[in-house]
Amino acid sequence: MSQPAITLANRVCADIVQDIVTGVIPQGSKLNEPELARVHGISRGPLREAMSRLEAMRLIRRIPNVGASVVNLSYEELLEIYQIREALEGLAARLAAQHMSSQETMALRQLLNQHQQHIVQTEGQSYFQQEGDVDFHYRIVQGSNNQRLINILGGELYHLVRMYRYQFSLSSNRPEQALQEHNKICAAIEEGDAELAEWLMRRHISNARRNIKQRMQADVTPAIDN
Amino acid sequence: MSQPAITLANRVCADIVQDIVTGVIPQGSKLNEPELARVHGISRGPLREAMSRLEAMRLIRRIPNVGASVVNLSYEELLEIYQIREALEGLAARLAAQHMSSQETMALRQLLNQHQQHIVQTEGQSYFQQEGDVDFHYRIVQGSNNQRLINILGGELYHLVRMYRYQFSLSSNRPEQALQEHNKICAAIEEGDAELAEWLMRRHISNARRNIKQRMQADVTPAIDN
DNA sequence: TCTTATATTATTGTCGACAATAGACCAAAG
DNA sequence: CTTTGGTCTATTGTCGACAATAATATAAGA
Repeated sequence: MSQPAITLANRVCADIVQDIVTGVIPQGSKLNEPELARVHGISRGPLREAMSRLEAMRLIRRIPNVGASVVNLSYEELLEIYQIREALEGLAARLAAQHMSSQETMALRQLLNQHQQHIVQTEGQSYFQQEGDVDFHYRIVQGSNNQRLINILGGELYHLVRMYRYQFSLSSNRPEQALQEHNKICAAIEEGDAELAEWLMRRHISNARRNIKQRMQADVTPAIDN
Repeated sequence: MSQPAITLANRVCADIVQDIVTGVIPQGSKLNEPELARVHGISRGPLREAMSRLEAMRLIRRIPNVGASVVNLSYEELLEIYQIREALEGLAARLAAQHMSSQETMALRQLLNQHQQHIVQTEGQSYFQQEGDVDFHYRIVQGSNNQRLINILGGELYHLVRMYRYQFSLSSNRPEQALQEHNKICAAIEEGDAELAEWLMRRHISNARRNIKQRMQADVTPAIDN
């Protein structure tokens, strides 16, 4: 059994994604190909391939004969992303309610219980710092059983949301309420109530979006609720 | 005034997209890099860059150390795409109703009038063969004013839908009805009724999806209605 | 001093060659 | 005859060098 044949471009791409998301490579900064290649110990060939993927993820922008720069995050674009998430994750919740197995729903419920404990332990300080598998939204998307939906949400949108969380220090200012919303969504999925699951998820993300908008207008670091 | 600096990878990418969409390069066929490069008169470097973009568009699949193949279209994936389109184009219609200028709505109305004439002339034979700018859905997406939505629908989903139209010979079996639905959506946008525009668009695409599903189960070439 | 044209330099785009991997082919053993 | 093992070839991954473009610096003219 061979492992998934990791290529240089693959590895370096993942590394750079991490650096961009966490701000090691700052927003708007220009990417110098020879230097980046040297730093990662590869040649420009695979590096350019990695950069193509970064471009597909919308983490960098390329201009022919000029170069590539890390995207500049703005609240306007964040709101755009949340509009799309509302539509797509609503769909994902509906499909998850139809397709998720009892095993998967049990694991989801267990995840929320862990979140509950975490809130109690930290007294509501740091909910929603998790990523990847442990993320509530991520699991629901995975449970949608729509591969293309998984690709869109897990590919180009997921890393951008991560990037906003890191660099704008987005964290929930109402963890208990957010967790309650998660619980309701989970319950709807457990009961197989697709319509309700979609509606709850849409409202959940819409709430987060309004929250961001308000704080944006107040010129304060906004909170994120999911 | 210099033109947008077209690069070799850019040009060849567009060429290959066209070949894949129209079936010149058949589904599932493997892409041989040296041969493709020779055919297009470039080296493997820019070719691989072009292939990265094709992969981002989901027109080809790549396996490390094995190679790239054109995707195999299936009705299941087509239905997946329509689920996503229902959600995203519904959103696009809502936003278009909020943001499109009177100039844009007038152009949209004019487009539908042209379609009407075309149906009369061809006696309903060949509506919905247009592409790009002349496409009703395309314009609404453009009018959404959400750049990321435009990228998703216009990037990875648009070409796939084109591909299905070509290769499955998808064309409407009810052009008049589809045009009526387009007219209603256009009217809602003209009136700025965002909720209605979204609802109509979702129903429109949902109808098309049901149509495909029925014909799929009947094991007949399905029709497409948008 | 400001503007404009020119030259220089740094960076990207492109190419051909080499290395590494996977699949095909063939042979030998059971 | 089937299966297993190895070899061989075709294809992909990677690299370094060259060409072309854009940004910068410089110098000349108004």
